[in-house]
Amino acid sequence: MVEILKNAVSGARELLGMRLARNTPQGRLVGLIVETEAYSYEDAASHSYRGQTARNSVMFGLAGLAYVYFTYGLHYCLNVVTGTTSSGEAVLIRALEPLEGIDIMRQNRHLQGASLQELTNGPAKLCQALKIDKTLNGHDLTKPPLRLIPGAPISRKAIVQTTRIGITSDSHRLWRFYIKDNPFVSKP
DNA sequence: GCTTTGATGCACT
DNA sequence: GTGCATCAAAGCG
Repeated sequence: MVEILKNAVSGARELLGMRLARNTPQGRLVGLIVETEAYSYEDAASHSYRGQTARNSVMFGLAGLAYVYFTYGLHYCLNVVTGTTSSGEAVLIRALEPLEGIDIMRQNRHLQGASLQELTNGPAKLCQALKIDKTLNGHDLTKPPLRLIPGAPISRKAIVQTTRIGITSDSHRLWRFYIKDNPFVSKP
């Protein structure tokens, strides 16, 4: 697990096709990772760019930890920390394909009649669907209640590499990856 | 202390 | 496609 997370850009590619499993009192929730973005300390768009602070300190910790942050006053986003200790790298999970516990995801999102893709096709949406919040910041993703499970690797041909979404600085970097033709990607 | 601004999502035109 | 909700950190003085 930690071996494939030794840097953010290759880690973002490797995380595609892995599953994210979340245990809740209501039941087990599983999603397939279909879209990711890489962030690193040398990247002006990254939280770690200006050094370690109280908020981003998990990014400077061990690879394989969860970095969960709160933004826009109402949203949470989930990252997987990569790199060696104190390198300040992480991969943002931007979209999932729901596999198990879909009814529970609907309840968590308060969208009873919504289409499957609306549940998890955005970084804040998937956190709401899987009940991920600040209490999971710093959590070890090899252990319950939130675990990464390696799956079949995605062939390089089926991965699209492009620019990241919603950032203003360093927007030239092609650090966003998603599975080609997957309907659960937030934006083609 | 006070101001600015988001790695966003949703309702609305 | 455009505007807004809503607040914690960062950045500055």
